[in-house]
Amino acid sequence: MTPKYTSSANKMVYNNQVWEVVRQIPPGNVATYGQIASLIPPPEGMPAESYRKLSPRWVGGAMAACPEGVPWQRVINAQGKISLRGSVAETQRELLEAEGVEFDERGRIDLKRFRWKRPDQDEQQLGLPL
DNA sequence: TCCTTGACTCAGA
DNA sequence: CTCTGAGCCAAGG
Repeated sequence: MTPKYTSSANKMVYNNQVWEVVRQIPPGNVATYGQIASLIPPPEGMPAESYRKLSPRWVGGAMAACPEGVPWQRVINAQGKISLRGSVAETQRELLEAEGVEFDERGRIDLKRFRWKRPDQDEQQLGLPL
């Protein structure tokens, strides 16, 4: 039968990979959901194209179940903004500002300045403007 | 079973 | 810059 890439077992494995990556983001830096997804390989047999469309949401799902000890506040969306709503969003902003991350009037972070760049990762891999 | 709602992103208008 | 809609999928009412 056609294998789905979303069995609870595989999801748990994926979540652990997400948290592992997030743990590597140093203070004062941020990463987007899509960026984190790009650092994790697709499940066995999954087309890269499909993975590209689904993975950002998977990362979001992993962050929603984030265990303690993981710097969840360093994960933001591709627009450079906080994706959470309500009071928890303020908490995230405060934690980031305490690390030196700056927000503009629109509540947006300049990814050119604060986006985390893994040692072995360069701009062209993400195709993002620098 | 249908409909809504997500810690997403990209392309258009 | 803001707002939609599409693409995708799972969970809950």
